Amino acid sequence: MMRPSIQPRPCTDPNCRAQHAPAERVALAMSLCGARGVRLTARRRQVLELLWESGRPMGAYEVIEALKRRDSRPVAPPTVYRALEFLMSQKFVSKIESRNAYAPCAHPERRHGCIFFICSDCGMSVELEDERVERLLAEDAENRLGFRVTRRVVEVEGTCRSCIAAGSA
Amino acid sequence: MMRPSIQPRPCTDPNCRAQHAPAERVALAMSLCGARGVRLTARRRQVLELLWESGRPMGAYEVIEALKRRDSRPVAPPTVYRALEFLMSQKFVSKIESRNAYAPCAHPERRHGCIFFICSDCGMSVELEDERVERLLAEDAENRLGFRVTRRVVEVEGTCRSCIAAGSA
DNA sequence: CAATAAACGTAACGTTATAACGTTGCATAT
DNA sequence: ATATGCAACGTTATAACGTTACGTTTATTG
Repeated sequence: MMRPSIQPRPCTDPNCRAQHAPAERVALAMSLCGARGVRLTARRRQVLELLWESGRPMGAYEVIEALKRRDSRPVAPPTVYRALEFLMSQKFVSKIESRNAYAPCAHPERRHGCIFFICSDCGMSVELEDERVERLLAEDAENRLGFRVTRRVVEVEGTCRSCIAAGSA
Repeated sequence: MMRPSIQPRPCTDPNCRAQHAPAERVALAMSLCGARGVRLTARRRQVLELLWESGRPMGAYEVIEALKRRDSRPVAPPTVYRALEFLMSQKFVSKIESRNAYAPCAHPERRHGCIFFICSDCGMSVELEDERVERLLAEDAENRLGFRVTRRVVEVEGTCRSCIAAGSA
């Protein structure tokens, strides 16, 4: 059963994150899982919800703590790491490598390769896509190195607009 | 005492890593330290040498093991982390975030913002600079987000030329 | 040479991630 | 209804990565 080969345009809206409630995000994930023949189990859904609700990237052990509070039962690391692994495999979540933290992804339905901008002050992260960056990296890899790309990590650390405003007040 | 504001061109030679012996790299670091009024102590020099000799990124605990073998005396984590921190502050070394590993930098004398290409097969890493990528990231940060950049992490994972050749043989 | 500060050593600890193994629950086939 | 297979989950322990705290040594400088 062939999939349509339409590649939707990348999202360029920096405010995308704020535009849909966690429940909507989870509903989208749920429906994508249905289409993909994989299961968004209760645990996996809980973790995805937490990440959307948190509003900022969470460490795995933060997720563990949050789940414990919610369940009032112990939750061990492998449980959470497995859920995160699944969510990443489905592109519902990305790992922010420079922080050892996990952030939900706004557009799991499309080709994936986003850039994270992370504020050192408030911990907020914003996800953007920029096809031009992807093209350049692919070009450097292929032409200059003969390198086959399987994954890109592009993370930009700095100070976000509101922290700049707050700081210079 | 003003520094000259010349910004040398980025290095675009993917084979740069292979072109100078570790001793030369260390000598350059030594002389830069002199100019900068900081000290490349014995420990720091040992760690930098190891990284150049290794030929691939090393984890902090690999460095610890290697130093122990060389010294035949115990070397504890803080010793190595301090040396790595210093070497990173001087741009002699970069951390590869997606691997928790450390790689020596070919061009500590110039503005820094390199892209690492890391082979999942052999663990090799190659460092490139690409001003166009830096410009695009800066542009996205400023224009689209009002974000002030302090650090960039750009890491591309995949398969290097020689592993592709070896694999398809 | 004393005073100072930077670097280093050591032990303990904290954080992040995975290995190894057993259990549960559901779907299917008999 | 019983057995079988499989994916997900739980539990314990441990590996891998990184930091804190504190005391000692080593370099530099007045």
